[in-house]
Amino acid sequence: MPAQFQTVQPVRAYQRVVEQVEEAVLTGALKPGERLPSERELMAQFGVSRSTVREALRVLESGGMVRSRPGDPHGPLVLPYSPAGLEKSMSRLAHLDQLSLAELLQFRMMVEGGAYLLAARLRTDAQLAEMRGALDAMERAVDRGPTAFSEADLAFHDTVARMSGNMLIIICSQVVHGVVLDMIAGKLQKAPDPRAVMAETLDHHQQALAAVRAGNGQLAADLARAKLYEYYADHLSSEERTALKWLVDGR
Amino acid sequence: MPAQFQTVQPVRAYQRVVEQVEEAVLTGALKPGERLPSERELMAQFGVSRSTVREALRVLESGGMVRSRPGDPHGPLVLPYSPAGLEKSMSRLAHLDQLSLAELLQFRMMVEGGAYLLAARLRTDAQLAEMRGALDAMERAVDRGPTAFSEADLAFHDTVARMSGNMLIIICSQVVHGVVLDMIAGKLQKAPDPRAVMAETLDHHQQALAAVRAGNGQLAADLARAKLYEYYADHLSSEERTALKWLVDGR
DNA sequence: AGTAATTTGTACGTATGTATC
DNA sequence: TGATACATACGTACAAATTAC
Repeated sequence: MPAQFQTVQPVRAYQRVVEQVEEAVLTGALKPGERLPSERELMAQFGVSRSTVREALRVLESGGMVRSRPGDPHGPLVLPYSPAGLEKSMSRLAHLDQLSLAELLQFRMMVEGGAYLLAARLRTDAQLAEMRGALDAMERAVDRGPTAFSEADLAFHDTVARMSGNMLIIICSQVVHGVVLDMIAGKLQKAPDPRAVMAETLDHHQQALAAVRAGNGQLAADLARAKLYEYYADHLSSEERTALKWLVDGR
Repeated sequence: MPAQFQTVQPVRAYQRVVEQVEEAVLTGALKPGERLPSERELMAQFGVSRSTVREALRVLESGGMVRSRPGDPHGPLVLPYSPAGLEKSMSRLAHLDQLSLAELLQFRMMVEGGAYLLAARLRTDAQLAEMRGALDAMERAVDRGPTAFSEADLAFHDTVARMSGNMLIIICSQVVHGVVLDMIAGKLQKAPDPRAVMAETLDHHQQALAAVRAGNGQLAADLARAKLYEYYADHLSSEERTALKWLVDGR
């Protein structure tokens, strides 16, 4: 085996501190709710200066792994895992990478389709009741305007995503839905008849709920994709529309 | 409208610096390849101490947004987007047992299915040739062992993902594939007959390529899901197997 | 090629507000 | 309430690294 050397970049002191703490959390040596030593003690344990310790703590803090408060004698708190980091990464991707609305909708079709497919199998009475409740909330929101309706709609889809039992679907659903709303912001209010649009959406969601209740995930997924297409098709170029239709028909 | 106050937590100085730089990058005011002012200039512009500037830079650096080198008179470099952060978040999720292999495979079925569906429509001769090339590379890798074969397999799937023309699919495909490999690292070498497994995988990929060439994305997607199921079913509990099968059949 | 200037990496000290006991 | 320990933020200093002349 030939020597296959790789380029190395200098490892900063703060990075080694971060790595050690991350390792401890990942291996379970440090559990959520437990405390890190105080900054002064950390500088002794790691043999680095206060600045280095603080830079490491800031990185861990921004990553959602610990939280340190001024004056807290117990030291930085180890936080339970939160998907906030994942969400932020995905939002950045969506905003940065010249992601087109068509790409987002394609992805959302895949995610929502999968969510319905799983939700229709895993459904419990409590979850169906939650869907029903979300639907009722949407109905009540019709009179409070498109913004409130949009929020209620998002809650409905979040419920379905959670019913799938798949963390990745839950997170992607939240993120993608949010980004799509960002991209379309304002364009929906310009609809000639907002109430008609909302009524139609409501009707579609009722059909989807019925399909999930009946255990027909395939139908619910098909409905969701078709609805997404007709709802957003106006905002797409003809090429984008064609590509999106492939996913609707092709499943 | 009643006063609806919310709890607020103190915003650290470094956070405001981070936010402003992130905003500049997100809005395109600061493009990859450009430079941030030096630390000393940043402390003047933001009106904070050098420690604060450095803490902010460390956070941005750990997020993969900038890179600063000692002695560089041009200041920190703004980096292009990289999915490294996404991958790290997802890996963490997986390692902390918040994410099961079954969830990852469900997600991968959705992503790969969508990729094939789109690839079969958008296919160009050059892309089909690239798939063919990736397949040939896999064939050559059979003799170099499971690790080399696995790498070639990853390249094949990456090609399909890129053919979809959807950045989200490309990134998710890379990330999820990588995490799955991490989770079952080593378990595949223990197969009684590695060559048989590789041959079977090769055969399946050839079928998928034929389906894409024929423009039958539905068939390619079905093949991919079925293959994923039989390939990883052994590593799942019976409940997880059942849930995974729902996605295979349901589509 | 070598030197000087600038920048980052790290360390240390200090003042101030804060949370806990 | 007071005492103590803590985090926050600022400032200074010096070594190491890089670039530019």
